[in-house]
Amino acid sequence: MADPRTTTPRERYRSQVRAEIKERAWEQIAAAGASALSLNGIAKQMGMSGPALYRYFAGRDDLITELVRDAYRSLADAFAAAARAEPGLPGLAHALRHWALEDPQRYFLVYGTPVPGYRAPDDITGIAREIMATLLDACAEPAAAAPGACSGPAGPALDEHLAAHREWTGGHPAPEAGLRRALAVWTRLHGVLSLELAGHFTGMGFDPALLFAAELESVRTL
Amino acid sequence: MADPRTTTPRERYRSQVRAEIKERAWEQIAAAGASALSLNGIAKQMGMSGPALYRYFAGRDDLITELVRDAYRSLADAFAAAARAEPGLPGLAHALRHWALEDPQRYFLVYGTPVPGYRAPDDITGIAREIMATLLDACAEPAAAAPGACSGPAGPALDEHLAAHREWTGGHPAPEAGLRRALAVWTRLHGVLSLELAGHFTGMGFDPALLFAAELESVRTL
DNA sequence: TGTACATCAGTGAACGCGCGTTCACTGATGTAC
DNA sequence: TGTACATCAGTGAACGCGCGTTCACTGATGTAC
Repeated sequence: MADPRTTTPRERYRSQVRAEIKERAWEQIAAAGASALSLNGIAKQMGMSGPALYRYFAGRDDLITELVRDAYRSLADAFAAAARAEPGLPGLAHALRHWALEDPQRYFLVYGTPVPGYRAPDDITGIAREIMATLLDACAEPAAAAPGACSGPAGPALDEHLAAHREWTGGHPAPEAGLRRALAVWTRLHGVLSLELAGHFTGMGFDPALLFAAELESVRTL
Repeated sequence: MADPRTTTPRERYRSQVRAEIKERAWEQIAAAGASALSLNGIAKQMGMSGPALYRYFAGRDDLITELVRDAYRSLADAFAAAARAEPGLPGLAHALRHWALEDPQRYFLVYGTPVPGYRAPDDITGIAREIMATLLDACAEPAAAAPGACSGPAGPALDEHLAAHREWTGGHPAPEAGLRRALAVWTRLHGVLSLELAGHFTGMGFDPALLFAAELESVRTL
């Protein structure tokens, strides 16, 4: 039984190669999208033969799943760090935007076009819930003082519906209005970010960052 | 020179086969995503040999580009029809939602994860502008009566910025607030729709339609 | 310290596959006189 | 109406490619006595 505190040279080497494989994989994804990822291509880039990668991953699907997991994990960590450094919605929003711009294809691996048959492993949905919990924390504070007329009839109707379907929060103590705010900030920021990253604003002339900021602020009065 | 009013049997047959090729292509995309689209696969489904398709399309890329064009075209048509039948934002919003749910992969072909190097032909961006124009028409009407305090400092700041960058509207006479509303409704509805279609709400229990409705309504007071 | 053995990273050959695409050709359909 | 020709849809063979994956094997690294 190996001492869990020490790592053997072999273990260190192993995890180092694993890390490089993933790095090359991200490069490929950034260059041509996730569907173009190829084990042989990665091996060639690393100066190895293709089959060598099977020492590190069970196969292509296994590698992709791990990349997806890492992507979720890194967003969850970025969120947690942001919540620690600057509690509140704006901090999270800017962390999200930074994380997205840092690697657009990583963002799309999480929130982009799904492959019709694919279902993520359960531990990944667990990380997704973790991300959602951080968001809910930031949305638990009451909304900024604002005229009640700001939310129309759909607001209370949605609140009622959400009150009846809040299992997904995993027992989070946020009030109904908090759930609504969390969903709104999630969908609104994703709306701006995904269109921006997909290039739908290029050539339109305006600065997407200002649109992002406005959408972030729009949720203050919810 | 052929009489442009009549179509020969050959022309009719030709466009019929072209249509069936596209139909099978959409089926493949719906089943496994756009990246899995294969000419040989389509040919096999139609009981033809692979090379036969080259009578109808210059190659795989040509076919995909045409599918993208058709997708944009059908959304533009759906928008135009909706604007005629029921002028105003709610009509457009429901047309968008219906169009998206009708064929999620078609929606993703337009608004989903982009392939890093790909650039759509100019005529497609023309259709995109057409869609935007219809949206701007519906956003030109003044916002519903609402307390002015609803929009924070980011609102006017964005208005100012948009006033300076409105070339993308193609000379549309909408006021600055209209541009802001159009962008907000676009990004907000896309935010809900894309997350819904990608399955990020499945298992959360609530009804995405209510969230969509609330987001649509949120823009009334912008 | 030295020897015998076990572990394991990486190789090279091979398998089977499906892909996009080209080419010369067949046979049916349409056209012109 | 009949014949000669042009058009063109579709075929089958072939090319070259890269893919994921398996398998038996080599050689280096680590372990036990």
